[in-house]
Amino acid sequence: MQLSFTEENYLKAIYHLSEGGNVCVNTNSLAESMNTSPASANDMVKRLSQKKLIVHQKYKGATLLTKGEEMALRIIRKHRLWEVFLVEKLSFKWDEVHEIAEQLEHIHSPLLISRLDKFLGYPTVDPHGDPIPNEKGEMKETVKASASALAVGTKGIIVSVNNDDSILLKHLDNIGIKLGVKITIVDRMKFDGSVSVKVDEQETQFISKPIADNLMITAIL
Amino acid sequence: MQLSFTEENYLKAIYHLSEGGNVCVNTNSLAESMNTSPASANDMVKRLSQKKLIVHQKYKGATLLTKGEEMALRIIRKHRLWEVFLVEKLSFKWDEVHEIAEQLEHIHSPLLISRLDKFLGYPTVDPHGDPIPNEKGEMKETVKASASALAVGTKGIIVSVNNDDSILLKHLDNIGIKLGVKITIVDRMKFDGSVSVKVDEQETQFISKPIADNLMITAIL
DNA sequence: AATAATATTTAGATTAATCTAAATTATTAG
DNA sequence: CTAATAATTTAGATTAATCTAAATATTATT
Repeated sequence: MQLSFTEENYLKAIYHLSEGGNVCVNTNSLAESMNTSPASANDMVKRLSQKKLIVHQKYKGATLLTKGEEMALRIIRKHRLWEVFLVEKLSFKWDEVHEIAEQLEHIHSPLLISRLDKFLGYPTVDPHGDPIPNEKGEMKETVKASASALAVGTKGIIVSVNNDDSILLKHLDNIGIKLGVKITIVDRMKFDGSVSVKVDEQETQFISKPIADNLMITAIL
Repeated sequence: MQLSFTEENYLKAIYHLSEGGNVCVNTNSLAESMNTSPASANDMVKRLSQKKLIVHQKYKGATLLTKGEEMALRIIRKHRLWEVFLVEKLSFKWDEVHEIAEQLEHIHSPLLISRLDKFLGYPTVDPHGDPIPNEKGEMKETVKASASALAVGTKGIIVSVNNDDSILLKHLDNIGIKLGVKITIVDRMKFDGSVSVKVDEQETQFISKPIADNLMITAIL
């Protein structure tokens, strides 16, 4: 079944909105997330129900059916693989890729995606640390937490710094810690909670507890 | 101005149809080339006229205006760059890339295209030997001719073999001559019109006149 | 439990892109 | 130069995706 761009985008939105455990996605949040009116969202929910991709209980909300979830995951897979391509091959920055990937994710060609996957070396996470579903739709679990909260040995990607002190940001930058960089928690000192982290698979850096508290990482489990 | 996929495709079709020197593209050929009805083509011609991308003389045909030609060339540039990407980076065959490039050519992002161009090493021709317009819309001229007709020193790409004799095709395959392969005319013997060609920038091969007559090459001038 | 507030759905309209069938204009053959 | 043929255009309808405004259902509050 060939879906339109809009249908694909709605499916993806329903998937993301139900990730937080809410099996049922209500019309209003769907409309908000799609930047459109509740009436339009409702129209689309009807269409997707007719196509048996979701079930819709009136005045309750929408839930993905197996087929709908499969399609959503396929789109997410494409989105994230293209993001890896943009960052690793075309030297885009971590934060410049989303809009372009939003377009690229709608290209239809299974062969293209499997070739791209191979070309990129079968990555398992995108530049934001989000996991990439494999061809079957399976993906690794990830957790977003501060460097203070993650166990020694955990690998992940820096996704935000909960602070805008320019001296702190400059310091982090100096030791190679920027958004999108790969990191491993190497050790944690019981005495003061400071951590050593391996940055970008290269140098090891020491980070104090107050700084680690502000360093948010998407960890790959 | 943001055009729809359909508008972009019509512009491209008008460009290609007027390449043969016909400044005016008639509605029927346009409809045929777009696999649609003359009525639909007529509707679109009206729309594109309103947008000042073409001029339309009733019962005569459509002609690209400067802005329309610019846009057509930008789409063709994207199409051909993506084709190079698919063949050179994702190991697609020469003849498998068109449909995917038809989709990729509509991705909007000037930065993406300039980065892709750089990543591919600023190619000047696509895998079919067709020239790639540069950012300003300028492109090298090419000519399609048989290996017998091209001057010594000419470089180009094999685009067809005007014969389906399986023994001939097998022979060509054995000496590395396949669709999409780069070739240079190295020498031509006056005695019998046979030519030596450098195949894929590597081995030099000898080809008799009857065979050379059937070997069609897109030559880059 | 009644009512106010909120969320959801329906109704009716709009725009882009398409279609078929009919009408109109050009071209060409006698 | 007219009539037949072919090409082009118009008219009117259709479908997908959207909108606004009005109607309806659910939930939360007193």
